[in-house]
Amino acid sequence: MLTARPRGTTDILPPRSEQWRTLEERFREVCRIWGYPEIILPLFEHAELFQRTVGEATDIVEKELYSFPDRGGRLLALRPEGTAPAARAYLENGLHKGPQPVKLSYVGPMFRYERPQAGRYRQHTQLGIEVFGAAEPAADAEVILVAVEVLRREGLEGLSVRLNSIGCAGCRPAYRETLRHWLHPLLPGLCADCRSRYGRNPLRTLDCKIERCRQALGQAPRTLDALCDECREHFQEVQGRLEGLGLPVTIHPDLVRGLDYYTRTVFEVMHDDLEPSLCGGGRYDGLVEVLGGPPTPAVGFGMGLERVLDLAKTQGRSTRPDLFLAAADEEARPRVFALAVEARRAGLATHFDFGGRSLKAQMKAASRLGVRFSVVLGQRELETGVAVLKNMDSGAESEAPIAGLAGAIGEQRGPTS
RNA sequence: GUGGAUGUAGCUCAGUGGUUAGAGCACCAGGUUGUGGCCCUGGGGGUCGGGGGUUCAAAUCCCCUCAUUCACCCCA
Repeated sequence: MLTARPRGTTDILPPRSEQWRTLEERFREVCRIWGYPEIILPLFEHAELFQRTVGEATDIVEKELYSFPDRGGRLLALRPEGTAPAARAYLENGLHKGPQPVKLSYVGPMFRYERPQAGRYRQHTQLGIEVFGAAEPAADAEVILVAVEVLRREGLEGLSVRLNSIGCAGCRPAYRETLRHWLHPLLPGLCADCRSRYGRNPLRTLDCKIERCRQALGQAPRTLDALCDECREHFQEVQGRLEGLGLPVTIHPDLVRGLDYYTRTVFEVMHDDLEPSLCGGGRYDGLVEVLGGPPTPAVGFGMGLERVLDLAKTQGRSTRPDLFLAAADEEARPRVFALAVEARRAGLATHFDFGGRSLKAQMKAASRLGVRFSVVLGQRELETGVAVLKNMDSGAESEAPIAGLAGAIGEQRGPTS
């Protein structure tokens, strides 16, 4: 099929494309104010980057990675997420040797070979930020606040933040073993997925959605109870900072995430009307080191632009055009063309008919386009040099010299919003 | 990867074995002499997702396939 887009991709048509750009602009504005300049990263990377950081045994790498050998024999992958590439760029460009922390934002498409459904695509767009070189809880809190700020600017209500800590390289291995021992006798009663998770990633059994498993795991040891002193303090401080600002946060002891690089803080921002999260993130203190850099604490989030757009009621910038120039006869068409060019150069969003349509049809087109003003040009106007400017909303007409049309419209239109 | 639902005009859908497949909206043109929105008239537009099968006859029944969609998994 020549006229079918690949599965899981979408075409963004106007006016949705306008909303899309508006959302991007607002995100960039928030990033500017909060101090997260943009980094522009490649859409593909060495596949190994994701295998080593996101994790070999995660779904994202194991079954969702778009990977391919290029003509030079390099094994590449379309990026499935933004954090690993950002960390790679941070190291590769020596940002770790400059002043810390380094705060960055990014916007762009991510690719995952998943089965599409509501709010889930094979190509989706993430708005994300990262802080490198900051171990303090204030950094975690700021990152979460930025996420909420972006969503609030979109006019979203019914937001909630889920927060948890999954411990660090020091305390997590012990917890993992504790959990595994605890799980062992229950295995026969758990679902097939959980039985396989037991071996690969026992933490994931905690957020199984199957009721039987939920009940069986209700009394499971919690990551929060197994945190080392440092992790517990860190977590309490993050929580305290957020609550100190009046941001309601729900502790979800069963929130674990499907990317291996997370440590300590993990969080998701949810909306009442959408099942999947709008935004997910957390701390990843070991990631830069895995890539061969110095131990570097870091924290960040990724936000699903399409998901936000599905919920946002905000409109795109008004695209209402200013002027339609209509030709009353064939002789006037070249003049209409020239005047349209002139009006556009003067900053007026201007439309005209390329040719062939009757005056009536042109007026109809003008009306449909939603222009504010129309002007008809024919032999009469060309001779007198005076045309009638019509307000398409009120129907009111006024005379204006053709030479000064742009100015006359500028006055009547008022300041551009 | 698992399970369910659905694919007919640009859009929303009707048509479930029988002539040239329909409606509303949208689109184009006209309703005389230079003016939009309402109304009226006319017109263009469909490989009935694709392929195979059953039948005298298939949009309609069967199989396969592709796609969409919902849930699960996972995630943004």
